[in-house]
Amino acid sequence: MSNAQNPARARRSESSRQAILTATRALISEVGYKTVSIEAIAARAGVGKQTIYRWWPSKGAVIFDSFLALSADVDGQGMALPDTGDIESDLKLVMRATVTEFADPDFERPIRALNTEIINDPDLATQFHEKLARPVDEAKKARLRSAQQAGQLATDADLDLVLEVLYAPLFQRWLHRSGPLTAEYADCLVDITLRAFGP
Amino acid sequence: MSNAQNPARARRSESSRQAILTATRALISEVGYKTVSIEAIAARAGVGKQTIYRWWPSKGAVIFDSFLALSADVDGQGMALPDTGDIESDLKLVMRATVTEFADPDFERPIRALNTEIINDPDLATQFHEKLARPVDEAKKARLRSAQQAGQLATDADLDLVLEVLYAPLFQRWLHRSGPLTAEYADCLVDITLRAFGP
Amino acid sequence: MSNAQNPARARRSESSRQAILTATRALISEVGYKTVSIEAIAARAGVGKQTIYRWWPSKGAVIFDSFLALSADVDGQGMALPDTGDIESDLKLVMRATVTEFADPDFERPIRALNTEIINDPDLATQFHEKLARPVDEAKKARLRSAQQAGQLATDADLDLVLEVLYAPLFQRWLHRSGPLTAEYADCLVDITLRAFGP
Amino acid sequence: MSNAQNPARARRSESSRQAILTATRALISEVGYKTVSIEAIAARAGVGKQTIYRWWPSKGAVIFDSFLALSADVDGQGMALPDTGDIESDLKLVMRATVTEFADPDFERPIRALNTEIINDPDLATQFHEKLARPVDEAKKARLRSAQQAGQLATDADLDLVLEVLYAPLFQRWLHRSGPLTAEYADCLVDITLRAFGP
DNA sequence: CAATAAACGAGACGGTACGTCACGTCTTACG
DNA sequence: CGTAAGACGTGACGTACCGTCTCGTTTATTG
Repeated sequence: MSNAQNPARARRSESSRQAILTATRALISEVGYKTVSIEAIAARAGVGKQTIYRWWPSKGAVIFDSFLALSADVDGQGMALPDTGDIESDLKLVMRATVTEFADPDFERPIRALNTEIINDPDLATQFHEKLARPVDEAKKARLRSAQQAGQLATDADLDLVLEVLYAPLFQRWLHRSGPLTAEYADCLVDITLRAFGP
Repeated sequence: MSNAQNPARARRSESSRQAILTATRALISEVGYKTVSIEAIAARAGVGKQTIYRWWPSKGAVIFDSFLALSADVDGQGMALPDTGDIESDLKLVMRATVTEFADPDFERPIRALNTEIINDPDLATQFHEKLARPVDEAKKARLRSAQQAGQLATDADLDLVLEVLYAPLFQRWLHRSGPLTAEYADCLVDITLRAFGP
Repeated sequence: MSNAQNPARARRSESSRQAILTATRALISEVGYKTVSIEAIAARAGVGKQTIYRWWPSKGAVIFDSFLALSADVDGQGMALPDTGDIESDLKLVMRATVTEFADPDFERPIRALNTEIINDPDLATQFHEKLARPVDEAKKARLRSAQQAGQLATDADLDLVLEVLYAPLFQRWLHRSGPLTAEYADCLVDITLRAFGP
Repeated sequence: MSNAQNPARARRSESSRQAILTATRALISEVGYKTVSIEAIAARAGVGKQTIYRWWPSKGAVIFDSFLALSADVDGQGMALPDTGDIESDLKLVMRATVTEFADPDFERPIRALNTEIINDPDLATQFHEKLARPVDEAKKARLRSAQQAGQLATDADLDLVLEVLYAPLFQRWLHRSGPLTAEYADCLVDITLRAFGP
């Protein structure tokens, strides 16, 4: 944990790292993914380009890390889903929140940028799942497991599959802008999923 | 339709257009989305850069059109799905074929390139749905409608939603490389969908 | 002579070429050789860097051409040396003028820059002799030949050697700052040379 | 001489100093002047960059010192020229040796590097004359003085000027690659000089 | 059936950003 | 405290493409 144990990395400037990640997030929000350049990030962060190239292998990795840093702040706190005992209303609450989140324009550009990188870089996709998606999915699966024990969900249901059926249609609609994202749509997906995986 | 009716475009060189679209597909297959440049397309097609800029508004539009041209060949023929009378086995056949298609490495790079463009360009997304996705979806919905009439599917089922539940999980897995794409998975999605939307 | 005969070069922008050479001369005078960068030249000339790299192989070549362009203006006019019939006074006049020229601070930096490039680049050295030094040397040798016919110089004197004995000491003093450059020194070199190569 | 007399420098690592000067000479011989970098010298010498910056004000100073260190080895021994009593044959011997030396490719790059630095840095030029050129010139002038006493050279000849007439043409030819350096040329320069400064 | 005007190939142009290299300064850990 | 190591902010390097802009040269009607 101490620097003495990891001397090779002791030299890395934490303040530069933070400045880079912050500048990256700011630029993505302001100008969108395609226009963000390493030069602009370095200039905004008050940092040499080499400092970016030294520690990140690609622009995608910087963008990814800038998200990771954000979620790391949240990570510590429990991210458990609400559990009122009624899986249907709990899921609808969560799904409606997700719909709202996707509708936020400040959310739009960064997440599209992140997806653009992930789609074209298998390594980033792996990192994405391990570091960003998994913790959230585990919280969701915990709630689903509780529903199974309550007899509201088939005990043999593959919970990963349940999450896919629940979220993938929403994600696809958002990504391809192929339909409206409404509270009704969120409810509908919950209903469908519970019918499919009900006891 | 005739040149006389559209004299402004009368001079456009069809051979250059074909050469550009062919070169685009070839380059995407060879070097992937990120490395494809307008200059490379022009050079490969034996065409001046200006000829590309004259007729397409963006690189994404060229990429999109290069796909459109491919599917246009197929369009004429009916793309009706098989109809043996058994919706479950018919859908499983189709879904397994889709899984196979997604697993083809030659298919990989072009479709990721196309998705990259669509994600970041609403206009292209609209075009994508109208010209590429809709015809295919209509064929699928025709088969689902036949299943409804045969009492194998709820009569009030929203067929667009059925397609989303059926395909979105598969699409998301492929796009994010978040899980294996197998025949079992295809079957499983059909089973889930039929349970959710069964009569 | 017409563009039709030399179509490959017809496209080169003469205005850009002039702007680059002018900017180069200005920058060398202002900041000295070591600080001149291609980027600065391009910026000052209002030109893309590629336009420089397209037409010149090295920074040295640009610097060299910026001098060549200057002397080209002068080239047309005859550059014959004075010929009063008295080789001694004529040479002293010319040598004193050379000493004065070398003492001009505006002359200092550009010529040192030019020499720096020539020393380290054989190609440039060749170009230097063919395009810049030779015409001047020929004019000087013409005057020396006239002196030979007048019986003021040995008829078998190697005129190239005469020029070297006359000018090389001066050049070396200036280049290495190894001694004062005065009118007396100029006169002295003429005296020595005439004694060495006299009849 | 002892550390006690110069305590401020007592800590300076002599082994690092030698390693730096040796590495500098090696690099100049290998890659030429333009490509030699402080970083490369430090890496080759196994030395921190700061150690170079601490003790030398510029790259030119390092290069200069790397030559100085070489000649210092030779300095101690007398560097008197041969004196057979015949100035002509003695000078021809020395000049032919100089021509041979200049023709040595191992000699080429270092001396061009040294001259490049000297041309553009008056301080280095001064150091060059005081520490490197003067001792050699004094040895040569001693031989010339002996010739004066022997009546082979004008008693009022300015010996610095004699050296310039003798060596500057050779130096200029080499520096500008403006002509062949041959034994005949060496002899010729001696003949000219003796005619110019003969009694 | 020329003339003529557009689209064409070619590629130079002013730019932006790339990823690399070296600069000279600064910080850390060691001896 | 001098040192080896090397990260840092800075800035130039030379390259790749961008999108615009001429250049002649097809090419395909239209007066």
